[in-house]
Amino acid sequence: MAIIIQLDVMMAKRKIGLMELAEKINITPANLSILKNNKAKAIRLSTLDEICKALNCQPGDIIEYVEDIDGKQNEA
Amino acid sequence: MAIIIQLDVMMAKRKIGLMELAEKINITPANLSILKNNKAKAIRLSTLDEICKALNCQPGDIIEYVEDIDGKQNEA
DNA sequence: TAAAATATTATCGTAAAACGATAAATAATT
DNA sequence: AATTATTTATCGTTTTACGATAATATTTTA
Repeated sequence: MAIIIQLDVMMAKRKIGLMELAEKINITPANLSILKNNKAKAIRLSTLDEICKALNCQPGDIIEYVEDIDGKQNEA
Repeated sequence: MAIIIQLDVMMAKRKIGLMELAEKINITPANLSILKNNKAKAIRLSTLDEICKALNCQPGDIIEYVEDIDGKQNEA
């Protein structure tokens, strides 16, 4: 099991691209890409706040605790 | 609206105390208290992983985007 | 298929924050 | 009252976000 951050789905639902969302929440596209593709190891609540606001969704829509498909895992 | 981390409810459901959970996820009670009472400004996915594992729950059960009751908010 | 737009990856530097260790204070139990 | 559980605070170290930037890759469009 592992925690994953996935913006893909919600972004698709809201029909919003990386550039547009990045500008909206005031973060560089480069850094947003990291969050989008599950490369982040932590997240600030302020950033999560901006994302949830912009995508009009809940943290649970973005962060999930799932069975790790690949070798991905963030255990202690 | 603001992001809040609330462990209270899930801990109550699981009938687990702060000391026990702290030991289980290998974090000091002092630091866990911070997470428990919405004092944290960020969280590591590894820590969230441990919590979800120990409480057998989803991040969404713990982290929520809610209407800020008090003056609490983590905007940009 | 060439150009343009979009997205990913990487590096460097700075600032923010987690988290441990620890101690002290407060609250809850017994 | 005594014990246990929880909260709060401070200090130091380490981790990581995130900006800035550039280069690369991918996708879209003319």
